[in-house]
Amino acid sequence: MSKVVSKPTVHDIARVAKVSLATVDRVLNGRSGVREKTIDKVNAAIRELGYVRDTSAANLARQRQYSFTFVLPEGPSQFVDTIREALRDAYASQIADRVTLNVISVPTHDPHAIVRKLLSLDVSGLDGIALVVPETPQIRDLVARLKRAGVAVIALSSDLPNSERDYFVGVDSVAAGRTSGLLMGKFAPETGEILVVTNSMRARDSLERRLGFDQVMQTSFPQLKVLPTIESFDDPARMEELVYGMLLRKPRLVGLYSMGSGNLAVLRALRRSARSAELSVIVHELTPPTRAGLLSNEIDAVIAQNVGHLVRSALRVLRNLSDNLPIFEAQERIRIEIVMRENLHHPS
Amino acid sequence: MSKVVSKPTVHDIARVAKVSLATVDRVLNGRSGVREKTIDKVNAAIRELGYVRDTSAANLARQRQYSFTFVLPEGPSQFVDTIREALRDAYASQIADRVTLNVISVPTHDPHAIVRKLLSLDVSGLDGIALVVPETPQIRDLVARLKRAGVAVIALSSDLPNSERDYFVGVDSVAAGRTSGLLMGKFAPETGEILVVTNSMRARDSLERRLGFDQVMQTSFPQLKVLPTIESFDDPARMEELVYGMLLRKPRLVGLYSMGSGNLAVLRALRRSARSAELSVIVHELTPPTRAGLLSNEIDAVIAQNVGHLVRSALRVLRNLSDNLPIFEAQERIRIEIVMRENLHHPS
DNA sequence: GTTGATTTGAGGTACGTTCCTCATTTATAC
DNA sequence: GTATAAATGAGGAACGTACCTCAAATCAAC
Repeated sequence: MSKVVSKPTVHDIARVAKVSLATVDRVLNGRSGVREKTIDKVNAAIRELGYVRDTSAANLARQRQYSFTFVLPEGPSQFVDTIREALRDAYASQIADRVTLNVISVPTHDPHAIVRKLLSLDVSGLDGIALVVPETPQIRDLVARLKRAGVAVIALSSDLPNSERDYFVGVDSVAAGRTSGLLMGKFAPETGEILVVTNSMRARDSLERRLGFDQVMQTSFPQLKVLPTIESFDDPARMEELVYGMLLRKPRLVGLYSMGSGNLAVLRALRRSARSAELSVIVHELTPPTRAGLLSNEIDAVIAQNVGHLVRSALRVLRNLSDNLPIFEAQERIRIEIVMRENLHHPS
Repeated sequence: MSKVVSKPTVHDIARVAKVSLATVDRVLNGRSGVREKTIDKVNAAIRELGYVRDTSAANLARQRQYSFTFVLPEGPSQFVDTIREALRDAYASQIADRVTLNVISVPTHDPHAIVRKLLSLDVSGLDGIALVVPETPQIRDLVARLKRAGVAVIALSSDLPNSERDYFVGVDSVAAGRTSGLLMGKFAPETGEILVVTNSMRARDSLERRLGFDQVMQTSFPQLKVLPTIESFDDPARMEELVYGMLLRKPRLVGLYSMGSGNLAVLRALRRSARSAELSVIVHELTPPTRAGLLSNEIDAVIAQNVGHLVRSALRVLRNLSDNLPIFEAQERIRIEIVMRENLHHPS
């Protein structure tokens, strides 16, 4: 085998461009005090050699440390637990190299408390923040304040479209709702009624999912009658009774679409009614209960997002924003996953 | 903000464990000549400090260069093109840092030619090889020979289960077939016939997909009659005529399952027959034609694998095998993706 | 052509790790 | 207790890049 030609280094650039190492460095790192002509010479050498910066060495020398904060809703939530786990995983791999993470919990339904807690945050050394919070005027103000302090701000999972956030990492909820609609239309018989439930329509997610769902149902499956959304207001007992009641009172039901969390209660109602077999059931988020529901054939499909991808994407975006680097949008688009019994990946 | 406590380094370990840097290094890199007691002392210090090796610095110092070869089928193939593209993408990111890639093409259907080409390969500097080839006795011999030469060997996308390959990176074809079956059963009406086509049943993939498909159809949807597989033997014109003929002669068809490539011809036959609307169509691999088929509603679902994930996984596995490191199986399991019109991600 | 500003060069140190060498200490066997 | 082997220490060079200082060269304007 021919001798392995090692990758060109800054020294090679200097030699080929007939300039000093210092000048190469100035060009490479965009420092001032170099003539246009010289910059061109260096760039020509870079192209000629096919030089690519060794990021390992650069990071080592730069001693760049990123400080990011993730703001997650407090209280027990499978989704948040999964995010935490994915953060730990990312930490273990090289994706979170040189970042110090700070995860804080905030009360979900009290925007003032959220803002109070976040205002107490010391922002001086902070490079970026990822927010999983509902959009309110207070939050919008907070985002503006963070931006003024020079902090990169991204909305994670749930967008803050009217704020000054730099980026949104998450799935398109309307498209997710459309996907559910398409599946429901194909799964359910030609005619009948569809029950739609969520814990709260105040959540942007649920609103948008319903919007997408309705778009597809109206245009592609008009014979199916989609009932008004039932809300549990985050009360599992209430959810169970509401769903159970509908299952008793509506004999023409052929489908059930659960847009929010609280699927344990939904499943319980379904089981009590013994109508599971005749209904097409579609829910969101892959969690232990929904996973079990798939395996027991009580749930036909779960619409999920890949949380590992979500978190890795958030870290990449925050890093690039902190360094004023461009974001590779195609890589950061989070897929809408359709999970059914047979493509459910069992945890090792 | 309190002063950022910098991460512990090997020097800190030496200090805490009261040993020299050299000993820490010996323990860290598994070199011999250290007493059990001393190893324990060092490991205790590592745990106490929460030390994690700085991979950037380690890679830099190690100057480890990986040399991998990917063996892909030659000839125009959307799937192979996608792999090539994914390899380029991986190269651009840090995942392929310090690896020199060599991609070679081999004639798909001539095992002897494959082996001849691979035998001419200089194996001396090679760390690993990823094979996308059908399993034959010649290939099995080749794998054994490569293993003897100390090369890490993985099967990519299509397994070589009876060879000595170190690992298989790809989806479980039986599970993919089961997923297709489940979707077909839910999409199609209660009774009718299902047409199954492929380019070649000699390919392990098609065999396994059919197996999984039948499993689900027989147990869960026995009222649907699945017809014997039709083979085109890689001839698009033949494929089109065969499918078109079946569409004319079989009025009770309610579904079409295409297990192999050559979906352009399948779609053409479907269009000519004008029976597209009454059939549930499920195909494999997301390619320009299948993508177009989804958008035009001629295809109901595409079963796909994430090729980017596939390639990144292959690189990680090859790297770990070369270094005798364990493989994090959960991360390397390739998902079976269900893609429909509404969760199709449009290229930016 | 001199002045003053701008551009370039030379050389060094640092990042955290790996991987040497050689000297010294400690344990083991008789 | 001595001979020998095994374990440990001390120190340094290297990987490729970033970033610093200070001197030297080049340029522009008059």
